[in-house]
Amino acid sequence: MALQLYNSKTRQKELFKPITEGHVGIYKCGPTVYSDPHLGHARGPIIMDTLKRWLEHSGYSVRLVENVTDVGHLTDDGDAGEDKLQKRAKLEKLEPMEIAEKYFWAYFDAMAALGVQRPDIIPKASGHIPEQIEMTEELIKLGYAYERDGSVYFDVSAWEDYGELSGRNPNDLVEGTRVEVRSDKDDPRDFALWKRAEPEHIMRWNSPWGEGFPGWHIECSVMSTKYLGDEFDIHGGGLDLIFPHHECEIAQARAAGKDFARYWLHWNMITLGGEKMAKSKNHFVTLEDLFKQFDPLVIRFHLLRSHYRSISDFSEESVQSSAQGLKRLLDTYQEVKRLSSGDAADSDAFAALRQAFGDAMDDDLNTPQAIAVLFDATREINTRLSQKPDGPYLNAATMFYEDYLGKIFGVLAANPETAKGDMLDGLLELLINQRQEARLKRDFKTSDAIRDSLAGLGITLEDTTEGSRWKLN
RNA sequence: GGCGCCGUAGCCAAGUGGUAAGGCAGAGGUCUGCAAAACCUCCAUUCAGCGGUUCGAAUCCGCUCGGCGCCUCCA
Repeated sequence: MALQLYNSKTRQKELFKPITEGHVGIYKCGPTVYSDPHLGHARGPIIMDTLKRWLEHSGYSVRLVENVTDVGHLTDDGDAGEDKLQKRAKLEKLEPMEIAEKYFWAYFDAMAALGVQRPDIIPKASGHIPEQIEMTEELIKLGYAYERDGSVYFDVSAWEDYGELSGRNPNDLVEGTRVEVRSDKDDPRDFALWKRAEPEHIMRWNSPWGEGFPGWHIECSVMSTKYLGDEFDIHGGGLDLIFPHHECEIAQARAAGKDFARYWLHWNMITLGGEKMAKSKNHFVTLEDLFKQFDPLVIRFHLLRSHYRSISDFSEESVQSSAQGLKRLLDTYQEVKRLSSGDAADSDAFAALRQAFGDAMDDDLNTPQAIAVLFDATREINTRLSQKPDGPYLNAATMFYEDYLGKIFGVLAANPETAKGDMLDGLLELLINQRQEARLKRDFKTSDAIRDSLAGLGITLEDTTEGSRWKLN
């Protein structure tokens, strides 16, 4: 089975075929860096990271581009509204660019903790002002945009495919659009390509229309095509970005003569108590707070346990159940790795399970289904473990986990085993031997005391018929 | 008002025409000095409700009830 992806544009699953054989270009809408990253920000990066890993595993070379918005868009789309970065800068008594820098790193540090590999290119909107001006000029030249008093707007009425992505009828939008108080627009549906900077506005650049700053949507049209080509494979974003953001992106890019993205992937929202997390409503849980309570990779695993197009409602209870499940997988991995020798592997042993895993992933990244395969495999492996399996089997099992739990899902680093050093190894061996002697003399008072003391240090001892083993909690 | 989505066991969550995956929690059992882990068994005659289509529906259609998203900035 080959990879199929649900394309928002056609509203159906489609067989994935890259434009250039063997290569895949992906653009992901990144964050506006003006406040602490929250759980909602984690889903997209994790699913795109997983997609990239799966594509690479399938033999493609992938270029993933994720933008960062740092030019200070308004809190409101009308001419009213404040620059978000500027607002935050006042609050923290910093330069707007300091705010951008601070939250840029807060975001990418959090993503790194979540096991998200760094995108191949992270273009910043502020670093692509000339390109944005250039596309805006082009759109004016082609008759798709007009200038009004230092601002430039895209003329929606001139682009007949407007609404193609979100399935909206442009005519219905006229009445539905909120009436703005002060606007230079000819039509309420029109959106800004460039905005005139009011005197108090700090983030401003020179342009053919005077000092101003770019509109929100133009940066993505410009930066995606700059690094991936006029037509590229995959464009991803949160479901809430379909309209107006992605609709406007397509309109601008295509009006400027670019074919733009082929496959549109949209991940669903993460909710809190059934309601979408939103910064503006102060209804969210920051990743920083979450990481105090859960290993970031547990969060990653938890998000992978629901399909990316489903709403995922956050609760501590459900994350806790994910943590328990992951622990079971990891425990078995540690055990097969400990016993494996590193030479030949039985390649047939996991053929069916590998096939099942791949089928699930190829079916629009059905990670919950793929994880179910991992649990099936784990039960099978644990059963074999009690029957003294041979080296090739153990090696195959180890590779199975390292491929899927490691390379694809990226949660193997949650393995406490990796944190232990040789000295700790040696010390534990010593203690276990001491305790074993006590046990042989049936001096359970001593043996239990050793075990209890270790437990107090966060080390669990487990006795088996072949001796004791230990693990870090 | 327009566009769209969802409702599956105590909780989380796949499945979208062929007779209900998986995880967590819970119950019983095996093993064990005890414990832990692991394994085995059990845990939805049923998929919000009601009708319809079909040999067959959680899956398709209609209606009803409940929840949510977008149409402002948003992952």
